[in-house]
Amino acid sequence: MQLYVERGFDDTTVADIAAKAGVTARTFFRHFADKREVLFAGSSDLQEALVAALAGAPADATPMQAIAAALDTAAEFLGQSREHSRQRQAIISSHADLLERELIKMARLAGALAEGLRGRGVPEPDASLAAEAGVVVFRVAFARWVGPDHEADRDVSLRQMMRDDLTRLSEVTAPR
Amino acid sequence: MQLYVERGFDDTTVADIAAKAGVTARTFFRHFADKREVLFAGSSDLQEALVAALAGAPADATPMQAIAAALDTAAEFLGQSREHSRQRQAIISSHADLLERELIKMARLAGALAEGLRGRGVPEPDASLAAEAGVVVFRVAFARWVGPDHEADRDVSLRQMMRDDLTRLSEVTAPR
DNA sequence: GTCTATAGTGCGATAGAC
DNA sequence: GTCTATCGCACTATAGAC
Repeated sequence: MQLYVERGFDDTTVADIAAKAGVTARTFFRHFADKREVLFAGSSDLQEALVAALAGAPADATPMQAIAAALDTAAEFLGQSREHSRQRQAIISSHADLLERELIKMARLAGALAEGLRGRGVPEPDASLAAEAGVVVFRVAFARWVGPDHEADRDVSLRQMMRDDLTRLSEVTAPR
Repeated sequence: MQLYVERGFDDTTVADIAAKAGVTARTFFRHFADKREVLFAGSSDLQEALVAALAGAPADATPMQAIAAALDTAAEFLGQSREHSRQRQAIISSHADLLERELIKMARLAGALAEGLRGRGVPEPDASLAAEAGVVVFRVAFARWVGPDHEADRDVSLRQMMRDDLTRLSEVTAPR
């Protein structure tokens, strides 16, 4: 991440990274499937935490209440280090290849959450829709949280933003 | 697409494609930014059609009603050729790189729809949430439409599936 | 750890279209 | 005379085979 910040993603070669870590390029590829993956290695931890939170929600919770529990966990997971998140997101946003990778991580997350909901007895297509809706809320709120800080948002927590956006989503999708 | 079907994406080189088209590899790259893009060249047409449909919705339509108009257009656009869609999706689904590319196209689409909604006076974060919700419905319905045909879905149109999923989404996100 | 195919880029030359 | 499409060639870095 340090090299990506200093020189940019394109102008950092795998050889550079490997050299800095004191290994060969071949060893780098044994740890990371490709050059992009370095920035996303931690995302499976997040996914596991969210799936666990989903599973831990009360049995009588609605699908969206279970998703909300997962979102709370996400906020806990990421909410600490706003500056780190900002820096990481700045790298990702500036490069199409990295954006693609981020999107597939989100898609995997949505898939895992849908799987979790089905495990709770939620039928399709509701399980997929609720899971995807949860990821939408996550992404929209996260983008606002790491984005340019407007007066209004400066001190709002990630958790609060997610809750707000979850409510907004339910209102905006409600039939007239 | 023919070569991708016959040999698979990985075992088709750009040189193969270029040779089949009677040009050099260098020329291929002047038409397509990379090897994946061949499969997505038409997606900007779809995006334009949806944005136009959004803009053409009645001024007093709610955000989601405008999105629904765009989804109807999407169904018209893709609904004709179920077999072609199935084949294309089979290639994409079988390859992570292609899935990534598809996801970023969807993200761009969501961005364009959000922009269109803001142009209609819808404030943030509602515009982004409604646009992303629309894309979720599109993706979930489309996946069902091209997926293994269950008895129940066989003769249901893409348009109808989208409408159903839009309703399901509003119900699943509604507060208890 | 070594070796290599292939993706993708930069640049200069050329030829036809309008 | 300008614009656009192609080719040809040299080159680097990624990523995978062995």
